[in-house]
Amino acid sequence: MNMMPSSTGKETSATRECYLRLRQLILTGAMPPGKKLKIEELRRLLNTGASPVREALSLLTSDMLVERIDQRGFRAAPVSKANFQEILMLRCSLEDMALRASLANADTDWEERVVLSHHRMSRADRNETETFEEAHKSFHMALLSNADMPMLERYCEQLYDLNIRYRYLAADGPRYSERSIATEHQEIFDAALARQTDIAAELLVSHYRRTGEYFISQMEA
Amino acid sequence: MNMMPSSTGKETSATRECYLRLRQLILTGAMPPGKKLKIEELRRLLNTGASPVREALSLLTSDMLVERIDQRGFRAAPVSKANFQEILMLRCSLEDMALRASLANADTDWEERVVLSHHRMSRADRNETETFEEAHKSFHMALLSNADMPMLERYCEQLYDLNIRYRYLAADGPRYSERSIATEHQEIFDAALARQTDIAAELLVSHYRRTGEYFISQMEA
DNA sequence: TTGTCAAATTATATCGATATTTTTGGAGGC
DNA sequence: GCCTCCAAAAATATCGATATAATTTGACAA
Repeated sequence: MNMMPSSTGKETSATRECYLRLRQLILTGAMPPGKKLKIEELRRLLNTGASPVREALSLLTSDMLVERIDQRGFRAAPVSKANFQEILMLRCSLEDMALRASLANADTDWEERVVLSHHRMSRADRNETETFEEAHKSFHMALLSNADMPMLERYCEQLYDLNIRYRYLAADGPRYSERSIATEHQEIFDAALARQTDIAAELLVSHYRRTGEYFISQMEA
Repeated sequence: MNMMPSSTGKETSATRECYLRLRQLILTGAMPPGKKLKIEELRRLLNTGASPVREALSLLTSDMLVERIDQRGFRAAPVSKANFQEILMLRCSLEDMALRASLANADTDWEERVVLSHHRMSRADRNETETFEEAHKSFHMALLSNADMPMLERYCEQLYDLNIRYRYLAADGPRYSERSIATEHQEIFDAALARQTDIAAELLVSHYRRTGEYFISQMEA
């Protein structure tokens, strides 16, 4: 019962706006790990007041993208090999769990969401990084979207974002193997639609592990 | 694991103060599920300005204790049987994981933390609810404290709190079976100190499940 | 040179006031 | 009676300014 995206543009709160923009800045590495996030600076950059900035930063701490140090402001969360490994590990466990639950509830709506997002991902231009990553995320989240466990899905999304951040940060290193990522996605997709729970879960987890191992080896260099 | 109550009193920011007090109010049920949390009201109650209240509420949304509805304020997170079951399920999975990791790293420091917290819990007066719950939480967290996975530990703590909230909410119902909770803790404790990973994990999880089942049956009535 | 301390500077946390938005409570039409 | 719509009231979101705490700077002594 809400209007269509009218020309006005001002439909969302300043806080939300800030939140989304800041988040993007951190995820993509425009705000590098450890960087001090000064209110005044961000206020200018985002063209808004101090309150929305402050609140957005508070929200980002929950996403573990920002660290708050009492009385001494905010900074972009640091990165480390250990942190990456923890993310990878948690992601594997939680997505495995979520995928299984999602498949257990599989229905037509879910199936169509998955088909659609998979199609969009395969159509997306690999070089339009942000657009592609958006589609990629949508596909993975669609797979889990039927688990009927809001908290679990939220954790998975959080972890997905944290992981993608590492991907952006490493992006200037040697182009990460084009490998057969498209193939891997296709296989997961097929197994999921065929309701082959164990196979799908196994493929998904090893998809993550393989990408992860690669990054870890990169980080050692 | 925070500072001792030094004599000065004014050692922490207003925001943090608010955060802790509000959190307690919600956990203990003083702010019942779904209750609208009006800034002005809280401002008076906590005797502070609107900004700290607002920021504290933002932080609490990350803990899933508060829901934020854009442009229409905050409310205490609702409760439901499904939500409780999800918490229980996640708790079992994640604490199992954390306990195993913690035991794998077991060392003297950790062992002493566990011994100490177990002792304090057994000494704590069962009728001083808040004090006891504090000690109880410390014991459980001490068990996991050596996993060397900050994010996992954070999730576990969050889930612990969400769970305890249900306990407070049900507290006016029939006193929940004194059962052999002390015994169960003792068994977990013994297994953990003996580094019997599988046994400890199994005991821990079934400890949670048993308490959980009880509540779920309560909720049906 | 090096270390220390205190003013000067910068940045954060917080307050009080205002602009917007949502909710409420009727008054009038169907 | 019941819905619709508008004005009044209430609450939220946001701004601008200030108090307070952290950091830097530089003068001075060891």
